[in-house]
Amino acid sequence: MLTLPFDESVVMPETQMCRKFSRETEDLKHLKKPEGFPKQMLHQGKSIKRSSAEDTEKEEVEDDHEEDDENGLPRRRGLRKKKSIKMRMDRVKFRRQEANARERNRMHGLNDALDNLRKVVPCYSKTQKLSKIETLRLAKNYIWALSEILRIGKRPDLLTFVQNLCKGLSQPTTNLVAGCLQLNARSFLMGQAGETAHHARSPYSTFYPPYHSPELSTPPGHGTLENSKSMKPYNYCSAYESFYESTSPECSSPQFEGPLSPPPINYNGIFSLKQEDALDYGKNYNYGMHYCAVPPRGPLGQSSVFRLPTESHFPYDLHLRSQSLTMQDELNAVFHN
DNA sequence: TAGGCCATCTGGTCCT
DNA sequence: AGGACCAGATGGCCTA
Repeated sequence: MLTLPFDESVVMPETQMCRKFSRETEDLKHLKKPEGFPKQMLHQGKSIKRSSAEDTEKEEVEDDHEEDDENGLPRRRGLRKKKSIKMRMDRVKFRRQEANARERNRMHGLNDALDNLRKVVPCYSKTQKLSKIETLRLAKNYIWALSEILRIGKRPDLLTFVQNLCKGLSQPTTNLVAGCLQLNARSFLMGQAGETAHHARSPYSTFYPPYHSPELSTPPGHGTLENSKSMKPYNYCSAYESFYESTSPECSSPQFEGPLSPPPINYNGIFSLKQEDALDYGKNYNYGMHYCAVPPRGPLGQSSVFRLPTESHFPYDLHLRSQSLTMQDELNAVFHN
């Protein structure tokens, strides 16, 4: 979750840089040239190396009265030097502030890119963002899973696909992904028993990047996340290996060696190609979902490759509110038995 | 309260 | 010289 910018006045009370501005271009605009820098140093309580400017200052101050003019009177070099020293230090501070602003800007750019990445991985929620690391892991899994599909030229089932996506992800993220991809409990349980009821559905909706189209969102429905205690663990890797005939990048990595204790998966049982907002697990496990049909729109990322056929926008169960409630009842029955 | 996540500051390094 | 990039440090916020 990206936190909102907070008031920077605590850090730099007298500068124009303020975290109220969401982008550093604003900060940079408000940076003033050294003329009137605040006395307060930027380094808040940190032990820092003394700058070269400070070194120079000491040397030059010691040097103030070494030379006299032709009349034997001390020159007024001291004042001039002190002034130039002050200007130099102001300059240093200014450049530090500029560098800070650039760094913030850079990090914001990085975060923007990460946000864009969040939107194209198969799990997206405005209210509950994936963490940075989880976003990268999911993206990596997603790319790898898609690559495997291309390489093998074979349709994996939805269950396997979701399992692959969730490799190495934390349990909350796994829950989120599973919820977004609507791997419902029944399919999950059947999958464990070796059945493939989910094959009756086309799995390919999950292969399409879940483009987000707020303006086309259909009315939200409801879903419920069950407590993870009610779910059984599932061995991702064994299922993965059996399908892909190759080693999972996660399973083969040292990080995943050793006894696997895959996270129990919660499923909300409601399908969504894209979940806009509403995954608010922390509050009350009831959330609305926006189903986003995604017609071709805009040049970015809307290539025909990923365009869903009009008649197959929702190859899986698409449950609107009333339907989801029914589905939810079924799921509750499954979970609570 | 501990731990996770995050934004920001900072100094160092490399490159242009 | 100045900017980009990086990693460490720090403190705030949130949640279990």
